[in-house]
Amino acid sequence: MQIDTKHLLLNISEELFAERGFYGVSIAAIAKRMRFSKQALLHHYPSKEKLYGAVLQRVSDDFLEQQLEAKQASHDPTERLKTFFAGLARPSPENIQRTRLLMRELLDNNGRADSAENWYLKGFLTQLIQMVKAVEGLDALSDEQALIASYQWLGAVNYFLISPPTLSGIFGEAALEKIHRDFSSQLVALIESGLKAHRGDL
Amino acid sequence: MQIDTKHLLLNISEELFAERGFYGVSIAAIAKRMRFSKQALLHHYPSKEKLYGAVLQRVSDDFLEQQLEAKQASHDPTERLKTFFAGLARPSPENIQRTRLLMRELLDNNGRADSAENWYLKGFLTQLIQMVKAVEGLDALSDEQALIASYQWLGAVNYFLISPPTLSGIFGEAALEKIHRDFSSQLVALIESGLKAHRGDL
DNA sequence: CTTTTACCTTACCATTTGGTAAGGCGTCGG
DNA sequence: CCGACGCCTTACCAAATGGTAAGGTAAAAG
Repeated sequence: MQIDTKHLLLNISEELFAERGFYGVSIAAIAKRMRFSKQALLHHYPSKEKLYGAVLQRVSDDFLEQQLEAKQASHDPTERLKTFFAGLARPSPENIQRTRLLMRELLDNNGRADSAENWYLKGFLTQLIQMVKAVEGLDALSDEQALIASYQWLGAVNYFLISPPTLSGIFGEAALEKIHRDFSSQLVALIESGLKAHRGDL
Repeated sequence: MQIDTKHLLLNISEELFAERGFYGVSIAAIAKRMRFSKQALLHHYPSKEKLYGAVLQRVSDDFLEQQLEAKQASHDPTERLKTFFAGLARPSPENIQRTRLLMRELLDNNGRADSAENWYLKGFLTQLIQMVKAVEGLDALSDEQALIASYQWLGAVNYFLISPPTLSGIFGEAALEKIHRDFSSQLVALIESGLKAHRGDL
């Protein structure tokens, strides 16, 4: 497959799957956006599931790469965590799209047994646990405790990223802008106080 | 409509919509579970959208009632917040189901313009803002700041509630049990440190 | 006794779904 | 020159989708 065709196909699929979910998108709709026939799509990926899997795989790969970059960017583990999460929380279109996609996957892979065996987030989460335990004073945390901490931050970030349509609907566009301005600083505060609390525990 | 028929229909619809999402459930599937024909369902609710809306409406009503109960249960605003969120985070089947449903709604009501005008969570969120600002020392917080704080906790809770299938898949059933045991205490700690940090800000 | 109303049925409909079959066309290696 | 292969097409399919039409039955209302 031509490399730019592949990229375009994955881009468009990611966009549509993120927006409407696996069941909400037809392969015909994706093919139409690609300006070729449904069967051309099925030539590249033999089934809808396979295409969806490829989209998730790419996201997973990119996430791991981002973590690697974060690791190289700073030597202080606390700083590293803060900038990493700040990066995740930046409400850019790409971040929002991928958050929506992964949130849907979290909700769906209960039922769709076909894809339930592929745990695309495994590497990402285990890396995250290491990042938390690398903070000085927290190396004695259990994996589970470190995961819970990461998960609270992830939850705060991801829930925030999928909410703008609803929040602007309820509180208006102006309030939403204020919220965006304040969120990132409050996120950093959240992480700091979380780390401090854990250091107190041990 | 018979009152118990109505309840049963909403129960089953809620379960299926939560599990597979709006597009993932057909009205025929719901009717089958009700042991009557698809057209009997369309007699009660003239369209799939209307049925879905009724399900969301009931959840919204129940949430407001829960908040009312929390208000009466304790006089100390801080205690109130903590027990309220602890209640939300309890991983009971009902809590998990409704969290999944509302998370999907958050993701979907972008595109499905028909239901986009109904903001079922409005009352819930404004109540939550009031609950935060009722804490002594936090009455000077802006609505937006209080919302962000609530939203961080909500995000942590809800993200956690939809994750068990994925987490047990990645880390195993045993690790998941440990995580469940630790989560609620770490949630209370999160809320406490959040409140403290905000008091420091003002 | 008759009419309405609530609740359900079977038939039917056009459209969309994911996927198969078969073939056309250009390019590249032998 | 020729077959193989990558990339695309139209034609077709059975099954499922949300929804309409028309009618039946029983109980309540006039």
